[in-house]
Amino acid sequence: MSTSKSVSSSSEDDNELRRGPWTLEEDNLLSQYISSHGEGRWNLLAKRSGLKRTGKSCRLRWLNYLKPDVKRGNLTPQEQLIILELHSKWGNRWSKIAQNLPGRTDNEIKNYWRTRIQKQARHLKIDTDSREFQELVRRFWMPRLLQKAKESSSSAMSIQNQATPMPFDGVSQHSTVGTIPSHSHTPWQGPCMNEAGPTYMDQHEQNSDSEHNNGSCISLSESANFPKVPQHFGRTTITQYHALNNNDFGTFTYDGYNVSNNVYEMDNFKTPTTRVAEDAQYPTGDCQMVGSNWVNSDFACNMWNMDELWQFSKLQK
DNA sequence: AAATGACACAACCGCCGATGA
DNA sequence: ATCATCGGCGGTTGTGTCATT
Repeated sequence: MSTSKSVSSSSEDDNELRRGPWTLEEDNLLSQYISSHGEGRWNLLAKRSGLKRTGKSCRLRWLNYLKPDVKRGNLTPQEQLIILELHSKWGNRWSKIAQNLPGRTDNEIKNYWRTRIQKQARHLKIDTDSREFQELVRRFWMPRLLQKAKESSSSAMSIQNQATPMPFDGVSQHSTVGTIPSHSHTPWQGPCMNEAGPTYMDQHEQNSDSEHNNGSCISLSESANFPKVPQHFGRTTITQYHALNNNDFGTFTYDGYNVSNNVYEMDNFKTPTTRVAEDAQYPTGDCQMVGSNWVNSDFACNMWNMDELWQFSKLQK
């Protein structure tokens, strides 16, 4: 990218399109135009708004950054779990995966995958397309994310009980631009929720379960009765996602064992295959994090104990 | 304090399918 | 049926920031 050059605005460049980082003035111009004219017709928007940007660039800026319901900040363990799950199912279908994470953009998810997941895989010299990697995700990373999700939900509960507002995802903040979306009245509602109803399922699955889906936003009290929608991932079946109402992350099944409310039974993850890894010391109870406070630290850096991960990956080979 | 490297993420690019003239 | 335009998607790159040396 030749940003430094292209961003310049000498007189000879005045009629040229701008590139590179957006300025505050451009953001304001775009936001104001969209607030009065609405989204869409991006090329026309680009011309009429006075922005020296392509329609594509305007669209991208709006969708990935300026749009009021764009969530900022680190992905929560729940969101990471969903990404891992859906990526295993759909591959690099970032926009499709993003549809199941309200407020998250395909770009963000893509970046997360490349900078965090692929990085870990590289360190382990594992191809992310390989079966080996899938196993690692399923047997190592997902259980940990589950654990963290549960921990975070219980910590959120204690914090909520103190009537102290706090973003669920620790360091993240909601967008400073615009308003917090209506579905954000709870920090994270789980993958099934958005204003149009459950979104974790793809459309086909929703339709197949339509008797449970009235098409409206599922209230938190209703969420406990959210229909079971099996999501198959290898031998892993997520039988039920529901909202974090009452800080209940929901019920997951790994190899047929429930991981429910306050009990996280790591033994349930042991299968004839993974029992071999007993000496690899699955974490019990507390998670083995490099950092002491994962909620407030950089999740990407502290998520995995690389030694442990390495050991695990060796055992899988 | 400066140099260097690693990282995260915003932004761009090229391709492709949908749509309308 | 053809062509042009637009919007969306996935891949890639540039840049700012922070940590380390």
